[in-house]
Amino acid sequence: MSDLLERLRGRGWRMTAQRRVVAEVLDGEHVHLTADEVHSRAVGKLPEISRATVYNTLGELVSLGEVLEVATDKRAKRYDPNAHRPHHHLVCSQCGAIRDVHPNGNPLADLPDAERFGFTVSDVEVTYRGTCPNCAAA
Amino acid sequence: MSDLLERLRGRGWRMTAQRRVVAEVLDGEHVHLTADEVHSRAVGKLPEISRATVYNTLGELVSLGEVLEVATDKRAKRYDPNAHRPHHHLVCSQCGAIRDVHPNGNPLADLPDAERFGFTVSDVEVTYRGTCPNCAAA
DNA sequence: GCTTGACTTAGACATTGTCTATTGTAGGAT
DNA sequence: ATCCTACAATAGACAATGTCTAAGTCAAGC
Ligand SMILES: [Mn+2]
Ligand SMILES: [Mn+2]
Ligand SMILES: [Zn+2]
Ligand SMILES: [Zn+2]
Repeated sequence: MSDLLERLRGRGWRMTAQRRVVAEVLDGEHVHLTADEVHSRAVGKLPEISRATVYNTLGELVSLGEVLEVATDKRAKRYDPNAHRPHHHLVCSQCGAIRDVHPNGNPLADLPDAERFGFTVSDVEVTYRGTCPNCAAA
Repeated sequence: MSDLLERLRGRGWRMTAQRRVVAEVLDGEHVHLTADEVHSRAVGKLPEISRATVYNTLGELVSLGEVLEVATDKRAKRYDPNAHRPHHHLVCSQCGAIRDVHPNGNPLADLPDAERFGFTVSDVEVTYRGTCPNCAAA
C-alpha cells in the first residue's frame, strides 16, 4: 500500500501521520472495514486520530477511486481497498465474513435490453450470501 | 395486496388500522421505500401512526418473508414487497430510481468452486447501476 | 526558520434504527 | 353486546452511523 501513498502524493496530498495510518489500516486482502472499525484500528496506531479525519480520509479515497464503498452489510458502509481489480463479494450470513470473488462470465451482458427500461447501464455489483466453513462447523 | 392481508390474518396477525396502512403503502410494482418514506406516506393516510410501529411492522413483514430488505442505497435499508418473484435491481446513480429486473442465466452457477472458500452459497443479489432516461435527458 | 493554506480536531447536529414503559384495542369468551 | 386480556401502538429516550463547522495545527514550499 506504499504505492497508494505514492499515488496520493502525486495527486497533491499532504502526507500526514493520520493519512498514513488510515492507509496502513486499509492494507491487505479481503479487507472490508466500516468507518468506525477503521477508526478503532487507527487509534491503536495513533491514539489522537479523530473520527472526523477518518471519515474525511475515507471519503477522499473513495472520490479518488482508490477505495470502494460496498453495501454488503445493510447497516454501515464498508471500505474496500481492492479498487483496481474488479471483483464481487461472498458474505457469511451468520458472522459477516467477506471474501473477494471473481465469478465467470459478465453479468452486465445478462441483462436484456427489454429489462433496461431505457437506462444506460454502466456497472454491476454482485453479492453472494451463504455460510462460511467456520459457522458451518459450529 | 389484500392477498397479503389474508395471508397475515392466517398467520395470526391482528388486523389493525396501522398494519393495513403499511400494507397499502407497500402495494405496487417497483416499490422500494425506506422506513421513513413508508412512515411519511402512512402518516398521509393515518396521521397518528408512529415511527416505531412502522419499523416494527416492516420488521415483522421481513421475518415472515413477505417483504425483502434491499441494500441498493448505501444509507438506509429499502423495503421491497415483491418478495415472491425472485428478481434483481437496476438503480439510477443520479436520482436513485429503482426498477426490478430479471437477468438471464443463473449468477449462482457462475461462481466456481475455487472461488467459494468453503462457503455454502445459497443466495445472490445483483445490483445494476446506470443512468435513467430522465437523468440522461437533463 | 517563516508563512500559509490545507489538514485535524472536538463536538454539535442529522439521519437511521432500536428499545422500553405506558396506554390502547382486536378479537375471542361470556 | 359487553368484558377481558394478550397483543399492538405510542412517545420518547437511547444507540449507531454519518455530516458539518469553527478553531487550532502543521506539511511543505519559500
Ligand atoms: Mn472486496
Ligand atoms: Mn425489487
Ligand atoms: Zn461465518
Ligand atoms: Zn435518474
